[in-house]
Amino acid sequence: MSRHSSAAMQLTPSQLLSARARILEAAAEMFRTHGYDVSMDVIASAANVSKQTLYNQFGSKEDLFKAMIADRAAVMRAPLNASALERHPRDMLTDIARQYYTHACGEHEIGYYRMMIGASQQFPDIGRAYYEAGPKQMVEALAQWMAREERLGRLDTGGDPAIAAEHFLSLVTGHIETRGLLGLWSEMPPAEIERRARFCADVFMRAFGPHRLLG
Amino acid sequence: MSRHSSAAMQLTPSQLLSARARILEAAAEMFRTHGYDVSMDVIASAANVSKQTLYNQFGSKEDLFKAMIADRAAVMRAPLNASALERHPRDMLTDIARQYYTHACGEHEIGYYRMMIGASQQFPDIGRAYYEAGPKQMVEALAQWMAREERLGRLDTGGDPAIAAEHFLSLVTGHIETRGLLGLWSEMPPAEIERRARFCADVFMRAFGPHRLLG
DNA sequence: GTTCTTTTGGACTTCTCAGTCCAGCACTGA
DNA sequence: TCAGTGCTGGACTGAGAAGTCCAAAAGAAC
Repeated sequence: MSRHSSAAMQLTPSQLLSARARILEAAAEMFRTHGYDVSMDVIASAANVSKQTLYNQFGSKEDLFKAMIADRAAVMRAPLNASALERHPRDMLTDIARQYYTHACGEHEIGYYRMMIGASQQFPDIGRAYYEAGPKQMVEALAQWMAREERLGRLDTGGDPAIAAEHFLSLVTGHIETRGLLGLWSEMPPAEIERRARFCADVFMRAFGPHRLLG
Repeated sequence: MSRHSSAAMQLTPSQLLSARARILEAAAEMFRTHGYDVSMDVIASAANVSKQTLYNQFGSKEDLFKAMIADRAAVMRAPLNASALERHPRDMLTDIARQYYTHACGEHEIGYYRMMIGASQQFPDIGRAYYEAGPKQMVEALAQWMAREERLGRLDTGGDPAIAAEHFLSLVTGHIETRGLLGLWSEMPPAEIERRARFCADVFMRAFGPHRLLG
């Protein structure tokens, strides 16, 4: 960000973004697609930057990797925006599932997740950080919403919204993730997204809706 | 298992198992815990075997890795044994979940899964092979059972047992797997296993049991 | 224009690791 | 007793990658 935005003309062949930003971007892409094993030379050339610059900005490969993780942490904040909280649970849940299928389980996100899994073997603290910034927050936000719906009598989780939230997300993500992580990802057509999203919301509502039959 | 049970005395320092078997075992262990990046020297010494022997038995690291996968494929056959097919769906499902929590999501199995995910980036065909030998078979077996139960009027999957099976397994495995894959695995106490297993079966039965209210 | 900082490219060092080579040893079978 | 086979250990090669060094160029600051 050390760029004066005025000088929009006559850019050197080099950069629109600061060197640091370009490095982070390139690093994210390279790590995502090749895993932690990409060489620093490859990252440097993908960022259009000399290797030395790369080492000036980030002291080592490990540091670069961690900086990249930190940089991306903001991206995956829980997508449970307050604006939508007032809708009927079934619609809300359908929408969450839909959003997930549309964005969070795309090739990119699955790629990052895959990379995190690999990296967490080498850097155990990264696994925890990712979990806490991603899945955990998502579950907690959802559980909070469910607790509120339960108080309003529109859901009945049996007093354990946390586990219900956890399982709803599993329901949505499970199978897709399994395939994605093993490299078998394939685009879902919109109709299939819709079908699955509705399916998940239906299953959940039958199990946790307000009119439960069996106890 | 190529053991001559008679010669129990005065074994050379070397072996109880054939060299090949010991190598496969050690390789599985090393790959599981360190990922594909373990050096061949480490594997050799873990197997108590010289590096040359290792190269005599398996031509290259890649070959050794693939042989190890093939060797382990038999281990993870679907645990849906026919003997139990006649029980009530709820008991059957509870048991499947229980078994899963007890065995399939232990440290070892998760470790292998993690390794497969890493390896499938490097060897794409391995991801597919694992998927087809493991998760896919499991889903198919379960779906078949569900279809039968549906004909018997003891389940109502709305005519799509495949997606129901898929989702039941997601329900069971989802959250545990997420944590395990990121290195946050921790032993579940028996009471927790029981609680979760029952929870999964209950949720499923409420959604797909024979007495559905909403549809 | 002059000076200070950063970037560049590329050569260089060091290390690790896959895979090879080889001389000697251990066991097998006749 | 002796050849044959396979295992051993340890040295070796070659490649690739992390990280360093440096002289020259390019910007930025004044």
